[in-house]
Amino acid sequence: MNAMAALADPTRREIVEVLLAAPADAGTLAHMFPISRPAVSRHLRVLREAGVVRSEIVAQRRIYHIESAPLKEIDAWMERYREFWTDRLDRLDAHLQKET
Amino acid sequence: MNAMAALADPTRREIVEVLLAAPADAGTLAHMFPISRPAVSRHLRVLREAGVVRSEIVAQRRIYHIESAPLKEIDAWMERYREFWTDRLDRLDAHLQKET
DNA sequence: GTACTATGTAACAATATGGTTACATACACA
DNA sequence: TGTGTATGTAACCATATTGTTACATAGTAC
Repeated sequence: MNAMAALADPTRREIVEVLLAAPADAGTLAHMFPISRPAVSRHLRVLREAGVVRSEIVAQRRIYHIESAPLKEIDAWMERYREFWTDRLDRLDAHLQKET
Repeated sequence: MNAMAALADPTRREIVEVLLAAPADAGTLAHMFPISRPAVSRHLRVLREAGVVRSEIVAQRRIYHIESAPLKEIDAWMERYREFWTDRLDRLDAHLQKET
């Protein structure tokens, strides 16, 4: 659940959104943000260490990809309590679908 | 999406789990954790300011409750990308249920 | 009013976070 | 081999976070 801390930062959340659309190399990611390249590099490291992304080396480039497991883990945490914030109609619906 | 930062801390996540089971007053919450009462009080403040919890005053007690909106917001963020980490079988299942 | 209870805040210290610039490393290619 | 390109790391700084203890505030109850 370390991934939650990784996603607490808005820049890192944006990086994840970009990578969910398509893999990208560090340089491309870097110039999408108004901070220095090393700053982005470190955000990538935090994401990497949390297991949220993985990098693949292609020549001098590092192509970053999303790793789904940690996102799944957060999703599973939410899942346990989802019924709490889902309103009754939605819950009924979910129940009926489970019955099908 | 400030709620994500609030939930980044493991103690606060535990507090949320406790409150999802049932509302509780500050003192009760405080002695569930191995840190001082003021430390818990401040965690509650962070959760309050992120809108994750709300407190109701009853005599000298503050009863804390979960506020569902911020959790819903995180859930919605996940929702946008859920299909990415859901395996194909699950996706097919979801699709068929939607058709029903 | 006084004493007790519950809780938030202030002040402080230690550590973590997120940014910067300068530097190191490694591959590509003429 | 030498030069340019891509990227991570080191050193540093400012600010935020999280804990502590001491104190303030507010309600209860005799």
